[in-house]
Amino acid sequence: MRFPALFEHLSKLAAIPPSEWERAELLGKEQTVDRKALFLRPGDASDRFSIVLQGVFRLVRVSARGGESVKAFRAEGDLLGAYSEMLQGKPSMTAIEALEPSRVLVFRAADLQALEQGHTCWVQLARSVAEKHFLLKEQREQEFLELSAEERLERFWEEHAHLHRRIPQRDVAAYLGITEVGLSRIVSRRRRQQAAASGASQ
Amino acid sequence: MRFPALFEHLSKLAAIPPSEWERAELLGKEQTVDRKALFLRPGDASDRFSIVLQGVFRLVRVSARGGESVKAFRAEGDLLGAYSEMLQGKPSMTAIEALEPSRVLVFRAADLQALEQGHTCWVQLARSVAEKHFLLKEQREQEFLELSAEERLERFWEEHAHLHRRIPQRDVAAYLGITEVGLSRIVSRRRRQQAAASGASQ
DNA sequence: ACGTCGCCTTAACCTGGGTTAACCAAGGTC
DNA sequence: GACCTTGGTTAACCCAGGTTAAGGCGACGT
Repeated sequence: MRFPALFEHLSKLAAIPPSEWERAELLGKEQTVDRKALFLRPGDASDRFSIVLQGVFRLVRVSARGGESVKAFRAEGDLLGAYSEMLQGKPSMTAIEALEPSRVLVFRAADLQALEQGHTCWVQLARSVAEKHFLLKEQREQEFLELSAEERLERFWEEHAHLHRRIPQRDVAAYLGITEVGLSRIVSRRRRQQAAASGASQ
Repeated sequence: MRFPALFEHLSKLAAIPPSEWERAELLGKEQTVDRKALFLRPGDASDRFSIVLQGVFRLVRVSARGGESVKAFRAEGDLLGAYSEMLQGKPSMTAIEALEPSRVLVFRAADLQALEQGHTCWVQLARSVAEKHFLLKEQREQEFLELSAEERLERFWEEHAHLHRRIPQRDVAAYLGITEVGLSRIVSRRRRQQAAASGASQ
């Protein structure tokens, strides 16, 4: 088994027999991605997907007006790809950029479909992945509906504590749907309030 | 076949043999829901799901602060239920309210699981449903990230033209993440602009 | 040591939409 | 007919966050 940590990680989503995993592992090709390099760019075919072995990525959507918004971050163990475009068989509208020197394990979508024929655990995995992605997006929807930017920021760091100091603030802003300037303002406001509170209590 | 229109509707998601559909139909119980009645309330078990035969529903999430936000509307042919809570095996955190006198076809989640054992088309359907829900939520995420309330309103009516005049404006507002007052302002602003534009061109 | 590039901060000003509250029209109900 | 609701509108005021523009500062390459 080349990637036992990965096996363990995926086992949380579906019961994959080790023998199946060992077959699957062989289909993946390791690849390194330089910091700031685009692992996927808009217009590319969405016929591959990957798993992050090391590093952090951001998934960026460039809007018609030229603004960038960040759909998600991906780190060790996460799936990496233009998931929704793959589901729709469309070319990618998403750019994927490495924020650190990274390594990924690349699979061809067609290979996964072949695996699905051989063992139902892969179908179950695909379903779990779809459901998990849905739950994450729904949570995000709810945050946009109910929370202010400041509250969304707080939630973000609760959910992404493991990425602390690994993603630049401007990308966090683009993920929260606010500007770099707005985020900086919120952060410094909170800093001041915390300082005032701890000063007052002493 | 009791519900041929429904069969046709679901066939867009997965290839269901008519014989399977006829077995499934028998498991559903028809139920009427009065206008303004809660078909599901927060705290209820999420062990049933339904299909709308007639009418319109809104899925409401009541936030901690008491504010209401609308997660979705459901009309003829749509699935109706606390989907994400069902996936997580949690009781519903969502209220489902009929906006019109409505009729639904109710299934027990356990019955669907039994069907899945008998024919893989139901597994495929479950997967398609998850993927479709994901795509919708991702689109909504993107709208929150990139669009103003006014632009979201415009998109909303493009996507939901079939619900025109069937949902009250306040619910549209709660769906867009703005207040009733804010929406009214946007609507009247657009009315004025249109009037000015058409007046000028004549 | 020196520019400069990338990322962050701060300040000044502006605006979309929140909040509150008054008001209206259309149905129901007595 | 007098009176509620229920859903929508409008106005006055307020504030979070957008926009623009000007630094700050550490990490570089030379």
